Amino acid sequence: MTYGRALAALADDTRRQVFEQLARGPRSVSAIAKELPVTRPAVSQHLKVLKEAGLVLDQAEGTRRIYQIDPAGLGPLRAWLDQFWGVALDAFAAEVERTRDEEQGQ
Amino acid sequence: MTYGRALAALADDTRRQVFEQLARGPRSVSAIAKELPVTRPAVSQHLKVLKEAGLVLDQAEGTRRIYQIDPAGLGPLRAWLDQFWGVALDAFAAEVERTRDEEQGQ
DNA sequence: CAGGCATGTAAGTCATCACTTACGGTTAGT
DNA sequence: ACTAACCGTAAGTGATGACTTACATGCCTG
Repeated sequence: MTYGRALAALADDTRRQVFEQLARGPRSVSAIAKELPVTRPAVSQHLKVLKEAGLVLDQAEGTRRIYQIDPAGLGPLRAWLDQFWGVALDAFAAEVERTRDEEQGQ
Repeated sequence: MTYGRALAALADDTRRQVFEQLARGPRSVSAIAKELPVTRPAVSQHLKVLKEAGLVLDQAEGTRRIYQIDPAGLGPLRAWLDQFWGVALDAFAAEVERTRDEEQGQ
């Protein structure tokens, strides 16, 4: 049930940009903020949310704090999504079938 | 870039319950609302958001309106997620490598 | 130890949003 | 045609949340 927090975390646009930056490699808070149109404290708050969602890990390194993607974080979200993937395909197949029958009917 | 709307749509808990109901088969608005602790207009508004996110299709059927999952709706979201799946695995592998080296060092 | 740097947190503000009730429109049945 | 059922939308409200500035903390360097 942890995918709920992951979804909420990734729903915000700025937070998604933070996450995408970390996907390109570990970065410090200031480094992230430097490439975004928001202040550093805002980034800090976003990172807190991402961390609580299990999407991100942090690690102290001197005075700086290095954040990186939590490899296992996307697992539950992906699993939840895949749960509907089959359903969607079934629905698609049913739709194709229905459409075919209708065309047959004409 | 349509995965943004999909994420925002699925971030809400009630809206996710609506979506999960539709995953079990097409349903009318009232039928959905009957299984939720919110009023019918609320469900109607949620369906509007889901529809604008491309996650849901509607179809008039007499006085009722039948909603169903849009089979193609989850595609972009899944693709976006998979984009990070490889990255996460790489990060995990790098982490394992790094840990191994550290243990080697001791 | 003083100063600068990197960060987290508190407090306040403004917008967004989920929800409600009230209303209007459309369709089916009698 | 009247009535009932189903639905979407308007308007209003309360809460959540994203952002800012200001402040406090910890670490490294001279």
